[in-house]
Amino acid sequence: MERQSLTLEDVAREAGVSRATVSRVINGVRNVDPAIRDVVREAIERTGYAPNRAARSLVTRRTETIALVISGAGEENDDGRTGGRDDDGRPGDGVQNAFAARVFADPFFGRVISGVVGFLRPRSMHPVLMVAESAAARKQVTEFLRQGSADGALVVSTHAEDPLPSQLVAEGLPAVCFARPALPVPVSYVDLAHREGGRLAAEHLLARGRRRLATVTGPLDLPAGQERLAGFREALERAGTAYVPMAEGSFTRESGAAAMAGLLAEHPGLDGVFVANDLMAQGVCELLRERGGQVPQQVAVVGFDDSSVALTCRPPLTTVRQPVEEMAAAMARLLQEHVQGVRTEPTSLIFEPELVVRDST
Amino acid sequence: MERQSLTLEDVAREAGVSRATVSRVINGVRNVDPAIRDVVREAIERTGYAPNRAARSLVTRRTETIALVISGAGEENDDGRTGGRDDDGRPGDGVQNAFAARVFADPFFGRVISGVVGFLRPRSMHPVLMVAESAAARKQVTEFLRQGSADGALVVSTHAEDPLPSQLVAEGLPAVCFARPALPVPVSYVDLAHREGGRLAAEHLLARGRRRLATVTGPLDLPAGQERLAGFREALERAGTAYVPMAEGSFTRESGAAAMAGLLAEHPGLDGVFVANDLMAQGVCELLRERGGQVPQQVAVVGFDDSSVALTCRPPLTTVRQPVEEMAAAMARLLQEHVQGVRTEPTSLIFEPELVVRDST
DNA sequence: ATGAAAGCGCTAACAT
DNA sequence: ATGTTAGCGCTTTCAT
Repeated sequence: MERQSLTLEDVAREAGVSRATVSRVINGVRNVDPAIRDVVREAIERTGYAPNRAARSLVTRRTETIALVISGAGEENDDGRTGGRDDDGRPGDGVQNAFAARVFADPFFGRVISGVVGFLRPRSMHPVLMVAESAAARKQVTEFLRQGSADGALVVSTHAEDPLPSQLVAEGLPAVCFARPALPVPVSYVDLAHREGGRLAAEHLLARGRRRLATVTGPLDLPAGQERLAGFREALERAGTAYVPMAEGSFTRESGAAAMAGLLAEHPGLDGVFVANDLMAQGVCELLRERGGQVPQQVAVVGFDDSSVALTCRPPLTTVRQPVEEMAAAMARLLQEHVQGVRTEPTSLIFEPELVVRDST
Repeated sequence: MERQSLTLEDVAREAGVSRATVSRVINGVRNVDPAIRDVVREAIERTGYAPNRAARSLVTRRTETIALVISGAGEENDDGRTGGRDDDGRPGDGVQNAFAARVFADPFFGRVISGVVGFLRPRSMHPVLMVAESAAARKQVTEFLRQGSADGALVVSTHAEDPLPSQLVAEGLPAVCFARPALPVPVSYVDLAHREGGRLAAEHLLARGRRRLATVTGPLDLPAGQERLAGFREALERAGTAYVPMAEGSFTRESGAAAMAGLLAEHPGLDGVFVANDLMAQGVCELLRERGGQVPQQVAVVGFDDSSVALTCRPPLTTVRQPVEEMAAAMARLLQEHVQGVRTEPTSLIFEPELVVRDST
């Protein structure tokens, strides 16, 4: 119970040196006599000293903290249900957040977090998790950064119209996005060569001898949705196929099943589908099985992402892998470089997709 | 680009008052003349002032930040794969974290985050996400708190032997756990009446006319695993059934399928199973379908949690609902009370489970 | 009700 | 190479 009463002063006295010397040892500044350094280290060890972050931040103007923002577009609606049973009978607080719940149901975000943590943790840094789906929530994000609570923001948008990136840029706050913003903004981002991914899917289906192809696209207001489709189409076009039936989905399992149902209604003879993410591909597979169809014998299915559901899915999905963890780590690194001033210009880092062949083709 | 150059002093000058008065206005301290208050508010608005968090924390000794720790037991192994392709050719950093990836594949954590954020956000607070599966990572957590980087920790353990709760208590750091620690520790926690949940499952299966029952349990070193089983057994015992076939799983889909395979080998005539979480129940359902079994016609399946997979599962799962979001919010509230000193004694908050009937029974 | 002034614990000139 | 010292921007007595 020796809570935070210890200061540099205490350690300095213990080691018989000045505050400045102890500070130098802690921050690994050279120009410290090795002997003295060891004495100081031992004093730190003995006293169990831990430097006060607030005091340090106050002078360095750095927090060594970054915000990881899961950002949506629009509606002011927080959808906070009232919490039910509280032990002490008080009414519950905004106990829940529909947006957050929805978002974290997608395995994609787990991978983002995993990648970000993978980069940050070896540097003794940790992300502050923020959910920003309303104007008020976005305000909280900019406020948070303006207060110097974090050095910068990692932004993962779920909608095309997300105004957060441009707001951050306008305030001069360091930010890096996962995926190129739909609206042009002078901001750094990491992204995938989505078009190339679509091409890989098309070529694989063709190589498997499938000729009656269709595609379930992602939201077409998102660059990722557009590009995956464009790459798929281009490759087919080059192979002589001018027209490809398509149906738009919203990256959810249900939307995938619905889109597929629509495609089948008009094109019952399909023998191959490219689905723009694994979650929708799962819905497609389930729909096909429910209707007695065989995957891949009757219809071959190619997903996108190589998320955890690609393995969960029956059959396991052939899919276009997006190296989300690496991309997320790179995003964190880019932000750190911006914060440190090593990098100043908005930079794009594009990763290459990779075809992973499993049992659905 | 007017980065954080603004201080209280500037606003005070602008409003023609002293720093102290502006501070009072910002912190809502009474004893401020309404007229002056408005003048100050306007000055703040006009200048776009944002108080510096570090400076405030330094004097208040509060950060208004809490850590949300996903904690595992043991191994020192971080399993960090080297990141591949970095644009500038540098080798990648610890880009990935197998533990984090595994953990976030479970929809449970998304619900925890959703609940925590639901409580924190209306208070303009945000959780720092920490992953602690190794001794080094646990050290980072205590260090983080000892530095005053956060006021306390919310701990979600994934293993029985997790030493983190007792370490935090030993350091006198405020902490609240999700679920009672397997090792007795004087710490506050929220939990579910797991035994009651097991009872609900048993009674439901009996009410459905099932008599040849079995159960796939969770890890039996976890209180949750033990209690769910105990409740299930007790209810059957009270109904006259002395023996219940069981197989232990580890809360993953695969382990559920494997456990079920074992049970079927020895008891081919089973007509009902209680599975200790939804993820395993999904595995059970898949196994049954692959073997041509009908759910629920042939075997009725009851899951636990009511996580998102309960709906994803074919058929949708009858399950025992655990109000994770509410529990997580309550956990955050408990921590805040401890931090503020309103609550001092270790407190337990037990939530009641609820049966959700869907198509698997 | 308001202002003056004393720190919170640290880093970074600057001086030695 | 080490010590001295001046703040970082805020809250909070203590006067008034």
